[in-house]
Amino acid sequence: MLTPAAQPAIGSHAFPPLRMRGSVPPPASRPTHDAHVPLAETLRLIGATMAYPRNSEIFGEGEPAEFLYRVISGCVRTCKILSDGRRQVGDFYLPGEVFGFTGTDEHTLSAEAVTDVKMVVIKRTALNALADRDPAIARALFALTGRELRRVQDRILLLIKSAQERVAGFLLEMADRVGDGNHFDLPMSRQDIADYLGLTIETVSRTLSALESATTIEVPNARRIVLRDRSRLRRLIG
Amino acid sequence: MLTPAAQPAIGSHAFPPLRMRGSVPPPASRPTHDAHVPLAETLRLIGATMAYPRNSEIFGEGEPAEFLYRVISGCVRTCKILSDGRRQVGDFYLPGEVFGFTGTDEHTLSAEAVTDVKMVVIKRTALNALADRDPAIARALFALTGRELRRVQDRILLLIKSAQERVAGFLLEMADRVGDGNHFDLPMSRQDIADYLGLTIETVSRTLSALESATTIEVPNARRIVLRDRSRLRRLIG
DNA sequence: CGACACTTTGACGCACTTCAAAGGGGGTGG
DNA sequence: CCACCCCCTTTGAAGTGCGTCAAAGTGTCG
Repeated sequence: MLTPAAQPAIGSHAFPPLRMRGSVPPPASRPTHDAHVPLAETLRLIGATMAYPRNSEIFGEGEPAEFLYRVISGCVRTCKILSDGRRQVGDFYLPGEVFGFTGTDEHTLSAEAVTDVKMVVIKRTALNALADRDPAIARALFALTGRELRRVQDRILLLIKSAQERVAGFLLEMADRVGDGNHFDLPMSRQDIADYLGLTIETVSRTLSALESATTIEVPNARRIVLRDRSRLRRLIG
Repeated sequence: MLTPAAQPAIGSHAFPPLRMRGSVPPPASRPTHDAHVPLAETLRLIGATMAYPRNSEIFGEGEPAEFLYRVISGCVRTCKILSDGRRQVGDFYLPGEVFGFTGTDEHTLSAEAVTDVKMVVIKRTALNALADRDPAIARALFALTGRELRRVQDRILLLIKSAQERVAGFLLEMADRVGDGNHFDLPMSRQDIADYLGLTIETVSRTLSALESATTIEVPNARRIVLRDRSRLRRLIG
């Protein structure tokens, strides 16, 4: 277990009230071993396991992209922050998912731990070297980048979707990714969801309440979601 | 020169009033040669030059992704259409740019000619074969996919941007891509721009008018844009 | 010159944001 | 173990930016 590091926010940003995050402690190195890694078995073999406390920064926008990360436990968000404090969450990464892809050798988004997180970390140079010798690795990397591309392209559709469509789509997506049947716990806060969907926290909350009133979902507590009518939800996503 | 093919819209879709497009004539095969292709000289050597008339479909969503395309002249848009007729333009592609990348072996967007278009078309299988033998080709392909990924990730920021920020950003982007100094002609219609930015055609038009009133730009005619104050525009993009 | 498609402009309405305050829920200290 | 506190979430009320509906203006091609 990890202790959440509640430290003062970085001084160089002027965030609006609700937006302060934890600072950026150097991640605790933990070269241990892990089990049951499906495809990227390679990662496990040549990568190191690291732990990041909740709200710590994993990498920053503009930093050199040295590593690829595979989430073992917890949840990571990537995001961009505009000069006036507006934040856009790029994506969430859950156990089994790989992130750190970027078009160039610099990160175009920052990454932060939404919860305490354990990950396998691997040097991109090492992976690229492997990829040059093994076309299977190269293809796997290419495929992962492709998946990333598809996901972002689908998210562009949010631009023409209503708040209800965005939230309904988000719930169905999370159900697929973390869902155990028709109920699951959201690892991220309402603010994270809002910044992911391009809405305000109030609109997300109100939309969830409306879905609950319509008996489409249940929200027994802030983090828990129960899907009562998946097909109705599916009809809502446009 | 090509004659725009004005044919009845495909029957299987029920588009709202403004949305009818041309049909899908088989592209006129034209295995000619072309000049001055910078990096992907390879494309020119093993690819065929093809011409597509304005508003023709180049490929459809869900079709197998057989080819990669390099624009020689004209403009292409990729897009998705929701069941209720809403349209999201994924991106525009201008001379020199390559498109047709997809995470899987199926296109996740359709592609249409915004204007009459000439392109070099190359089979992905051929390119993949080359990439297996030549790591430089493989790297180039990977880099292009990466650029695509970055572009889409940047576009996600539109979710938290105002109409003015979206339009200002669009103008600056187009100036970089097709601009000859501070003036350029937009190859696409207001509807295309609106669907690209997630706005309505009226909002795009009104925003351009407002920018013109503020002497930030000039719009001598519907397609022509003159940037009078680039730095003010840059301050508007958030 | 007239028809047509696209663009611009105006008036109005609504979905979402903003501002404000009340409600949990979990952790800490007494 | 309870009480308090803090943070997050929910709910309410009012404001507004953008969408919708409608009509006039503009350019193009026959």
